[in-house]
Amino acid sequence: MTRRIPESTVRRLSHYLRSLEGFATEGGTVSSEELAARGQTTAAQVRKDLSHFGSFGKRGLGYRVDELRDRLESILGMDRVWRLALVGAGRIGLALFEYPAFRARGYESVAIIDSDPAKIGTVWGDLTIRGSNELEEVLRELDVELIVLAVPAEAAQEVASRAVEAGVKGILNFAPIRLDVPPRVPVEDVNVVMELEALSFAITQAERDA
Amino acid sequence: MTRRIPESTVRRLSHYLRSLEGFATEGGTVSSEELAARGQTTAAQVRKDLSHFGSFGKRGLGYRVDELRDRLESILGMDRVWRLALVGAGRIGLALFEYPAFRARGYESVAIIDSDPAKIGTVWGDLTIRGSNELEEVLRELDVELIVLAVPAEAAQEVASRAVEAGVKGILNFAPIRLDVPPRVPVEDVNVVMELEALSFAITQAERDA
DNA sequence: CTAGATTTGTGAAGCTTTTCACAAGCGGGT
DNA sequence: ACCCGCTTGTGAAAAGCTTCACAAATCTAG
Repeated sequence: MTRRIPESTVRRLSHYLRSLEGFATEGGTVSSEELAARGQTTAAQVRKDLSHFGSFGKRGLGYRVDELRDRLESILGMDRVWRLALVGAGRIGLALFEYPAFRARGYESVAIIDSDPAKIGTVWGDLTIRGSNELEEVLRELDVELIVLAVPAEAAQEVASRAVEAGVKGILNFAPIRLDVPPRVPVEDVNVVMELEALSFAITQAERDA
Repeated sequence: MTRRIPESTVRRLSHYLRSLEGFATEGGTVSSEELAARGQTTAAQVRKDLSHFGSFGKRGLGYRVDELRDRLESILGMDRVWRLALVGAGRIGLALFEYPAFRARGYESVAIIDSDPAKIGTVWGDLTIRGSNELEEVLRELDVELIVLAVPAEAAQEVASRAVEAGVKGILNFAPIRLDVPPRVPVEDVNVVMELEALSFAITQAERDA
């Protein structure tokens, strides 16, 4: 039933879900028009995005808020808990680990791993930092499906490869390199410097045109 | 000379620049093929991307590494210093503030602003946290061009609007909402939860197909 | 100076995503 | 029961991005 779905559609689905949370109404409905307004897109786009997954609106009325939310959660795979491990216990790792939205959305941190002997054995929240020599063992033992990779660029590829070998299914990568992993393992990159560069490009470009 | 440049091209330019740093050679050259290999793209794509900005390769030879680097830096607006302010001194803000790659790439933090009275006046590195009531004043005084917005979602829109009013030219937004600002002000969103959702979608989708 | 081996720059083709536009379906009012 | 206003779902058109393929340019060797 589902052909290949554009990356951009997936991003928008997340947005729609976020927007729906603003409509806490029982039994209320929402139109593609309203959803578009809150998501900086168009009504046609909203309908096309949703139509990839079946048709769950009512003509003349719109979408039932609670039903649409359930459906989106199921589509995005958020109707279950994902066990994740944080690899790299630096500043970024710490900030992410303490970010409450993770757990709230079904992403449960079950392990923290670092290579620094000074950090191994210390406790963060309810987790004790494990050494990276134990990486595979920890990932397998705890059935980790996702890792948040927040290690220096030099170490990232090796950690990624070992994690995939240990059965990890997806990687959220903060290291500023392109990881080489089998195509079955999705990788999402978060690269703040690149985002800043996109900003300075846009501004410079606008100034040049002026 | 420059028509509209695809967002995806800009991202790749950043990658090329990052790759070039690996080729620290004086006077060396690099072909589109080599650059493509390091960037998970194709040689044709590399050439097309660069051709948007003129032609600075030599046929039969490739691109001069140092020249290409200079050119990319200039295109991306990295041949100068960008003054940025951090608004929101929470975990994420702290992690970013201490991230050395920022300064190394020409992004200089010149102010930190927060609304928490307990934080105002405390010192981070060489900066004293200012109160958000002083936002406009601080941004103007220090000629801030970019802000890193790391405040709770509820506060983000108001801060963004005030910052734009105070002359900010671009926003790196960590708050999980779409900001409504004038089109001349570029906004880049960093939304970790959305990236995780893209991962769980991809995995769920693959499992469904199987 | 010529031949051969490379590699760029770029129209054109191919593919993907977005936008358009409208028939079909639903609900409320009379 | 029927009409009217509204909103979805969706082919088809338009726009946008990537890949192809090849002429033109450059270098090396003889």
